[in-house]
Amino acid sequence: MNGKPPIFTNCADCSCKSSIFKSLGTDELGEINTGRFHVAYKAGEIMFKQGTPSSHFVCITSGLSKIYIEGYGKNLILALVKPVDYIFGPGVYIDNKHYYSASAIEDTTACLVDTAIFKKLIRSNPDFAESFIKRLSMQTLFNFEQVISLTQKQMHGRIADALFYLSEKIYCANPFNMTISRQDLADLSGMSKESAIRILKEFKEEGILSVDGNLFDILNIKHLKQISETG
Amino acid sequence: MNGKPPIFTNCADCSCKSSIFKSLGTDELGEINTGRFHVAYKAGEIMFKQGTPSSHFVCITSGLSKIYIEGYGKNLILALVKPVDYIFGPGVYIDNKHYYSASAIEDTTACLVDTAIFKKLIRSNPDFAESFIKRLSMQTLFNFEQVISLTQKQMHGRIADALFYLSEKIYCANPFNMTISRQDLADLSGMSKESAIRILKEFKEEGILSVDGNLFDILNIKHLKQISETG
DNA sequence: ATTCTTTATTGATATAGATCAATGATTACA
DNA sequence: TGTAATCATTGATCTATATCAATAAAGAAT
Repeated sequence: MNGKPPIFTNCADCSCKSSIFKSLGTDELGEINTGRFHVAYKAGEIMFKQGTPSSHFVCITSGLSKIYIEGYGKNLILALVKPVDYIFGPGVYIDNKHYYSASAIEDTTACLVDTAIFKKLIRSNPDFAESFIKRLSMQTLFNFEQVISLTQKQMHGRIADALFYLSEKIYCANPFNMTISRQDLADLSGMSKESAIRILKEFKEEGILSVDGNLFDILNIKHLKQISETG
Repeated sequence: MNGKPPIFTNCADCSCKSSIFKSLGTDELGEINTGRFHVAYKAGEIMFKQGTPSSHFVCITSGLSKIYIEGYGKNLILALVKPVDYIFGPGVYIDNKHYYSASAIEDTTACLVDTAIFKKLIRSNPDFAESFIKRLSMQTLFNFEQVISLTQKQMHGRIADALFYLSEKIYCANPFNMTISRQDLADLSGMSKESAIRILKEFKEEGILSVDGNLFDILNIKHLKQISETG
């Protein structure tokens, strides 16, 4: 958040592009660049809504956003998306609709690219196609972990999983600056906000976690891992 | 179950191959055929175990099988697989491991094909690759529906969803012959076997469902749809 | 600063659903 | 053809978790 991210005029020169683009040559990156535009979202703003047409691939270049399914009365956060990761929903290859919504948690910038270009490159470049399939597979594995956590673990285990997700996968730090709300934490763990808060409180009381303002510190990683394992 | 399924010696001539093979030419089907073998599983037999190396694509040619994650103390059935559908797990493109187990519910026959051939064809045939990606996308959408059903609906809604899944997607009939156990129904709906049985009983009492031996009949589809909707 | 609005926290209560335990009904099987 | 083994059913009890309600804290706005 200190200093603006560098905005390059060409994907080929971009130092912060998603690793999936590694398999693309200069010409292909040029194609991507042609149909690309850069957008800035303020924290809280919706990037796209579930049910609306899905015409663009979204690459997050700064900030933090969430993708979430608007279910029966409450939301389920499928993932948080940070630089330099992209959002490319399953509807693109089915009916060009969004099957989840996305919104900015922190101020976020993103590059949008027409999905048609993306699909064309998948057809013409087998390496790119394979990278894409690998990425889809990774997401599926992540979904599996999440559904097992949500359906077979109790609240303590689910909050433990969410804290590790935040620390290891999103903020990539241990004392980390928590930028998502308690409601988001709850939506990530499939429980009510109040329950999430209570679990955090217990973790604090047991010395597993310290919370100082927005600074979260997992003090006893081993114990928290165990809570994650034992449900 | 009456009469054996026709077993052809060549994929090109096979009348019961998965629709994904439509985009393959005779030569390509020949390649598939070369590395293919046909296996029969008895009801209850495990086809492959979560955690073991995943070397083959599995196409179900007769019978019914389930794919399920062995979680913390209980199983979650991700899907039932019937002819002519295939099993190709997300581990194939990641680390060649199975991330779920599969077992035969009814006596089941299947064609196995080395995943290397499959991956090669995905690289060489863009239509095939696209069909494959579409199929992955469909599975992802199905996962989304399932996770929302499991995490945001109460038991009645989840059993309703499972009954519609069985009737509409698996047995493709309304009075249908139930070949999965109550435990499987429970594992499909993320609840205990006892709870699943109790919900069935309530549905019977309310005239929504009739159960005569193994014959299930959804008597009031509209009402059951409503139960599915209202959680 | 002061008010307004959102977000976080805590407590009390209600309940969906699991678990345990017992029994009945099928199916395998020797 | 009876005995074991599995599967289905029902009831009683317990608990994890949601919901409701009230308050506190933290930002945002004027």
